[in-house]
Amino acid sequence: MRRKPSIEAVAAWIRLMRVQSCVLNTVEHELKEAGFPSLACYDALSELSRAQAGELRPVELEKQMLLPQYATSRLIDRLVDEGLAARRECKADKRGQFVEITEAGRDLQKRMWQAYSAAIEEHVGSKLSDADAAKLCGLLDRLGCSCNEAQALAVRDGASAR
Amino acid sequence: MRRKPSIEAVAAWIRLMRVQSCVLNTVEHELKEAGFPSLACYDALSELSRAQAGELRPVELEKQMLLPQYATSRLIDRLVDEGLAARRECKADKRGQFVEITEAGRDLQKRMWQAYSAAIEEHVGSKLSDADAAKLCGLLDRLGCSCNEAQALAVRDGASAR
DNA sequence: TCACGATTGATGCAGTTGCATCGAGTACGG
DNA sequence: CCGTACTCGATGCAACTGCATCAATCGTGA
Repeated sequence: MRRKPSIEAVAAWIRLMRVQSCVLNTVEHELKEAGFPSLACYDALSELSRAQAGELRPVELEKQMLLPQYATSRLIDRLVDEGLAARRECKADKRGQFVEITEAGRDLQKRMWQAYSAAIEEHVGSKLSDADAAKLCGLLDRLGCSCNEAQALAVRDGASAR
Repeated sequence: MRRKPSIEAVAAWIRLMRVQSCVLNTVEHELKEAGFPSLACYDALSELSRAQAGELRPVELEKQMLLPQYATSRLIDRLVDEGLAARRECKADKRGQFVEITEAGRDLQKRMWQAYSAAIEEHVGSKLSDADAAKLCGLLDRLGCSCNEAQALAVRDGASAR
């Protein structure tokens, strides 16, 4: 262990950091331009609308989104403030709650996907063939695994997906 | 235009976002554990130490690091507060200044590289062959689009960006 | 040489994030 | 039933970020 990384590994690291932040910034900016809230907000709405009954425990949302607990708590605050979701009592566990997406939330999620998917197509899809995109997926997945485990455990204090 | 992205493109996008943030968090966390400042700080020191005379105009640093102007200004504040860099008058242009890395800054940059490169090796290098790392680079570069210019040089010894 | 637009860098403000910790509730062994 | 350890979610605080705007200086064209 403690070996030195190869030139190729360092180059891949740098690209991964720079390209991701560049593309993410661009996409987030386009969404903001169009008057939409942040991607984190979209992701949460998307998870909620995918869940049966349109509701999830915050702790589930946290796991899905790979966010630290406090970030989830505050994200839900914002969704509720905006009328995109509502907190529901959880009768089975009085510590907890359910977060339920509202109609406005479902509607926003659908409208955001129009802009979001267009941005993905513009900044990713149009630049790679499907085969290359799949190849990129495969390579990235090989980096992802170890920290998914570390993350599954460490999420509660401090790891974040964004 | 405004076409829908393929499944593969969306999958690549999601991987890019998740894997990057996951690996970045892990690496940043390891550096912090070891008592080091943030990667942004490392990157700035790295750029400065690479510059001739160990000094740069803030506006140059900004371009190298792809940071907004105010972020650079504040990053320099922090470096100066920590004694890692010093502001120098720029006689040729009195609006401007030079930022010069100090001995402490050079020393920290070298010590951080030990930990940083080990983390890159652990989380990237050891998971991909050099050929695969190069392939990943190539695919990412095709997404890198407009933000690529500044990055071309940076492979030398461990620059990155957020 | 002077007026005006552009460049350089700093900063006030509001919003967000990370960290630590808290209070409430649950689960479980005895 | 109780005590202890754990899970769930919220929050105070400090740091950091994005945005808008500022003052100072520069450079250019008339």
